[in-house]
Amino acid sequence: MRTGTSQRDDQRQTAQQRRKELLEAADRVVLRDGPEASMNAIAAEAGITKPILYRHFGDKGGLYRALAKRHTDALLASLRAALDAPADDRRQRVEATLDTYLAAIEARPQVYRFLMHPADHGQPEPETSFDVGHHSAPLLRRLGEELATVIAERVELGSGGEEVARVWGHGIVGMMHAAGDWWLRDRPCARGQLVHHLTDLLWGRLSLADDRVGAPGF
Amino acid sequence: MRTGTSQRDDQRQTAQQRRKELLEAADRVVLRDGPEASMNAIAAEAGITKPILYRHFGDKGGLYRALAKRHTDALLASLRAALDAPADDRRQRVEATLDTYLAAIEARPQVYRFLMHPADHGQPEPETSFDVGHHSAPLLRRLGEELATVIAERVELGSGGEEVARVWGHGIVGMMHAAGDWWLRDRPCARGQLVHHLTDLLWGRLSLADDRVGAPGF
DNA sequence: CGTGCTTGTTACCTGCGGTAACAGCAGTCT
DNA sequence: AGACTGCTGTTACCGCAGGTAACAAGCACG
Repeated sequence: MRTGTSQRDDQRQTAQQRRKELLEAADRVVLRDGPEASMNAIAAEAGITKPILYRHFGDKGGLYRALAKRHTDALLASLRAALDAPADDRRQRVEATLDTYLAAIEARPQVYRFLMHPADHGQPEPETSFDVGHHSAPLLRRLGEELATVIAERVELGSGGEEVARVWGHGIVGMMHAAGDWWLRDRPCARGQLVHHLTDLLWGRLSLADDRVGAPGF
Repeated sequence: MRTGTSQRDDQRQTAQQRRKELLEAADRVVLRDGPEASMNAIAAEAGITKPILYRHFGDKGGLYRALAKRHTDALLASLRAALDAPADDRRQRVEATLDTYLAAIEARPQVYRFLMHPADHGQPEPETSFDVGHHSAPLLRRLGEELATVIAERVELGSGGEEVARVWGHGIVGMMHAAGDWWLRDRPCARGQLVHHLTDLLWGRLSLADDRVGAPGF
């Protein structure tokens, strides 16, 4: 049950440190049991009982949001690094970023699953008019917005470019997400191949290809 | 509680019809309460109690899958129609299809939310080696596969074209999904604008745009 | 000393998915 | 007719989840 530290000697640590410990315990459980890990299991892993978790994080959504933020921040940092690494041209940057993302989800699929399929742990977000479909994962929204700002900063898109950049940011992130999710399950090809095909798609190869003979002009 | 038919006079209907009635009741509840509608609520709406639902659908996942199949089939049919409608060129077809999808999710956001954010109702699918992240919605997988076959059928992609088509199918569907989800919440622009920007993206405008002055070569 | 704060506990509530066991009502076979 | 089968429906329950009161111990400070 307990994982290393004994119950007595960490007693006088500050609340922040305690919170961190709890998050790490939760992390272990989520990595082992997936996103549907129960609060009881997490508390047991941390060597305590439920009410303490609730005092620290409010509710399950709070814990999971705190947990997700850590991983999201880490992933985002590595993506930013890939985007800013030295490269010859834009296409190389895009490929490097896609590859970094895919490598991350390939290396730690449990974390990926937790971030992307959170099994609905969310605050109601009362700002919305009605209950229109909330994005499955906050990570997707965040990635989309981040990419949008990067595009708006670095690509000349003329008037209304900000709007275009936002659409593209969310669109590209969604493409990456869906393709990565599918690829992670079916493993239809090597990672490099996937990156290459996706970049081809973004580079307009769909518009350049010929119709097949007998096809109704798609 | 009851919704029209009385308890006695529909007693001798066949099981198929009964199933249909139950699905329609479930539909009403899901439309009202969202994807987290409880089995109790659905049973009450149908004027019966839980065990009957379980006799008909096995478990909650079964009911939700049956429900999802109906809407998925309907959406897929309309998308196919848009894709096959008379059009001058490929770009027009793509725009029409995107617009059809967005119009559908705009018109019935509750259905959309149910299909896309099913809050984890699924069989374990034991075929997979481990428990890598399952696609959030079966609809996404299905759309991706469908689009892949359409692309493979109609676009000349050379050798290895099938693999490319599958990647593109899932990628484009993911782009559409994420952009649509974001747009449905934030409503940053008119539908036609969104369609136009996304098609521009697919048509390679990202590769053609210039770098902004001072930007590090994205 | 008592007061208050934090950390922890046990024991409980509600609501969910899911199931067993039983009741009534057709038709059907002998 | 009467027993058997099969369907529809019920009540009452189980286990488990998230979440919460109520209370107990250790430690600081006036």
